[in-house]
Amino acid sequence: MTNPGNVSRQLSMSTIVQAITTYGPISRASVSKMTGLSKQTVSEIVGQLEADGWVGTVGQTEGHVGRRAVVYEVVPDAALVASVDLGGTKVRVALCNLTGAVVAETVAPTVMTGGDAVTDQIASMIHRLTTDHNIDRSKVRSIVVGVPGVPQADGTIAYAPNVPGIETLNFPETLSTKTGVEVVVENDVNLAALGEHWMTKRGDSDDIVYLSIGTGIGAGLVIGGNLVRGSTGAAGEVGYLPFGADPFDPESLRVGALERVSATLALIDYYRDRTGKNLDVPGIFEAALTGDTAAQESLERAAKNIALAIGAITAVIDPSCIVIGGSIGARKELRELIRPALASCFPRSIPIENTLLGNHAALAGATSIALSRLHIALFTGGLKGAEINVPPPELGTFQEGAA
Amino acid sequence: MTNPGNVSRQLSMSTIVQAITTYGPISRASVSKMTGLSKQTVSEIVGQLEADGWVGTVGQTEGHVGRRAVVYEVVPDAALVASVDLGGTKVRVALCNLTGAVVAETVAPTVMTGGDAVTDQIASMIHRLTTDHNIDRSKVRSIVVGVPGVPQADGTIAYAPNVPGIETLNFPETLSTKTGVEVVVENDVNLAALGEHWMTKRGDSDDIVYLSIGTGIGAGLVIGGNLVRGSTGAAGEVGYLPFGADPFDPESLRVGALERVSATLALIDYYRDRTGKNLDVPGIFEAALTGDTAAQESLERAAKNIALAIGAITAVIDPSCIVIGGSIGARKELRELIRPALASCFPRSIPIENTLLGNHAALAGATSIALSRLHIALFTGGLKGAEINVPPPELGTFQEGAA
DNA sequence: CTAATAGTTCGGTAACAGAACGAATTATTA
DNA sequence: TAATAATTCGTTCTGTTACCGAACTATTAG
Repeated sequence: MTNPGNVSRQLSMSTIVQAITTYGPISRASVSKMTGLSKQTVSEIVGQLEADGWVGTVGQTEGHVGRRAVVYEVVPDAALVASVDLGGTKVRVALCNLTGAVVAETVAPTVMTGGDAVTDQIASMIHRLTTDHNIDRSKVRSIVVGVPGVPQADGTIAYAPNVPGIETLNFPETLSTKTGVEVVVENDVNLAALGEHWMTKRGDSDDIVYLSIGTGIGAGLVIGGNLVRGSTGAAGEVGYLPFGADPFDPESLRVGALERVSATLALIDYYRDRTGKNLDVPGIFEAALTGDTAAQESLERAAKNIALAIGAITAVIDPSCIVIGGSIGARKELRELIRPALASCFPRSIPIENTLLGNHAALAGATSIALSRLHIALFTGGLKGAEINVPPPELGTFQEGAA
Repeated sequence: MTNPGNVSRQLSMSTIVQAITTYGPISRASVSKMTGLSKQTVSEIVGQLEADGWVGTVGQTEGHVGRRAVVYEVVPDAALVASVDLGGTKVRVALCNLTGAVVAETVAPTVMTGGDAVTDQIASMIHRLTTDHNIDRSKVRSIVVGVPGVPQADGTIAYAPNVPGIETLNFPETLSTKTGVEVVVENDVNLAALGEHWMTKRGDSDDIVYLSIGTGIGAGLVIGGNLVRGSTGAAGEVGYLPFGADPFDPESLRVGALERVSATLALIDYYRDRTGKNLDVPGIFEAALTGDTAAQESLERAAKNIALAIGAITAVIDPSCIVIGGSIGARKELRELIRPALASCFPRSIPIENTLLGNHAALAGATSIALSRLHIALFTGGLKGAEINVPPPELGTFQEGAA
């Protein structure tokens, strides 16, 4: 296989693959100039990559003085990865090629009959996608699954009440045996954070926080370009920030002081307490627009507490930008309430941005991890310092609405 | 010089230096087995290292079957680094050798006559140490300075009110020209965090937080073994956590809501408001011991708010352990008040530990950075993935009381 | 035809692995 | 006690891989 034995060769190959993925289509002469490797070495390695089917020629240069150069590009469909977003209500599966482009995508309601059934469902959705789109199944080399819980070292997934039966199952192993492909499991909010970071070069920042506000409130942290999971996988559990509700109230130990005043139930309960009426979250947003004071106050209280949360996060890790998503967080009205609240409780101004990927953020993050792992497996043999940075595809690829 | 041109050789050399520093004294045959490099290669590289004076023989093995092996060790004094802790009242300077051992140390009151004077002071303290201990000055290869402020990209140090005149000076460049050695500047609390992490293998954890409580309150974060500085260098500025005092009070924007109720002035002010009497912080601790309720309440209020801060930090980054230091934080009485408060406002139990290094923590952190940089410069040529992990010296080296 | 550029061929060098070998030492046996 | 076996260390030698640079061929614009 492609993977070379010699350390020196691994580094060279990694460098060349990086150059071609990032700057392709590109000629061997240009790669040589960019990387500092000799023309001879570049030709040799590109030849091998071509023979193995990873890169291919896509034409020649024209219009310049001198001999025409043959330009190479990564063969997009030389390998595929499956990105999965396993939610409490829906499962979303995408097959992506080496450039990160979505080749096929599908959604289905999550089956609720146990962990084994969920892995079955995912396996068959992947299988279905390959057959429906006439894709060679053996091209799928890696599966990354985002789950609403905390993956443990033993393969089980803790704190995942929304997907019954995955707390007692070795999830990656089970899915791996069913598909014959390596499986990696990661928290969905973490993946969303990674996805937003990967897809959108927000000022080239490597320190961003993705804040998801919906049924619950949670954050994904990207620091120095890497995901932060914490010592027990609980990094970003900002629902437990000790303010909002009284942190010393025992109920706050269970639910989380902040979560009690900022997530879905908090909005609904507050509105009912004030008016005696039951409205769902979209209903409250709508009522607030029509001048309903109770609805407005409900949103304002949430916004104020979310601003405090952002202040707390910023005081601790000082990110360059906060991206907000989730069913509540993605609402523009809420962001506009958060900004002034934040300015009056935190000294530094910090950009608050809307998610660009919407409910596809986790899928994008899964893809970025899957591609990184694939490149390591294929070209670097796990060599430290030879990691390949996969550039993101067109923004539209993962934007909401597709499928 | 030692630094080899070829990438392959750099990796091999890095591996071998790592093995000798970590497991020395060690024979070439053992290095070969451990690293997987051939005996031939190991002999060649060790020979070069010995010729250049970085490693030396320290005897032979005995008592085993077979030919005796010559064992090698890093020559501890082949190079030195200078670690500096620049505080508002004292400057502490230590010269450390390649094993991290303190070779010479000195302390002096910080000069208050401007930034240039401070760099002069540090330069002359280093010079003095070398002459007093008969050390060849050219052996000092790297200087790392901890400062009570935020180092900027342009070399100035922001937010450093306690050391006048270093906010407008290119600090590292100035000190570097005066000493002829490369200089790195880092925030002192960050260094303390790194120092505690390096010197004390706390359950092999790579995610720890050092919380300093004294004149102000600040944290240093080590995540995945690396320092987290934040996008503006303000990571760990937990004084601005939005609770304790009212975060929406404009005064909190200036001082920081948490800092207003947990640091030195907060203790003193609270006690004076309650009793009309002025006591300093040690006085308040003493009074609390003798049963003075106002003093006890002052400490309890601080402890409660510090517990909230720890809860907030844990909710965000989930460290495996919090190390507390600083003039107030190092008090055992305070820690014993914090623990129960934390248990009643945060669901997960998290170890709260006393600093093991006391006021030498920043110095230890400076040494760890300096040694890392030195190893990179000497042996790896900055090659990614070839970093050398320098094991810490004996714990006593940096413990309080020395000098 | 000339200058410029692309890509190949060839020769030389650095680095490494592995085998063979000599040296030094302990353990075992006659 | 002396010879021998077994074991380990370290060097030498040989072959392979990977790299670079120079020379060379091929192609193109002007």
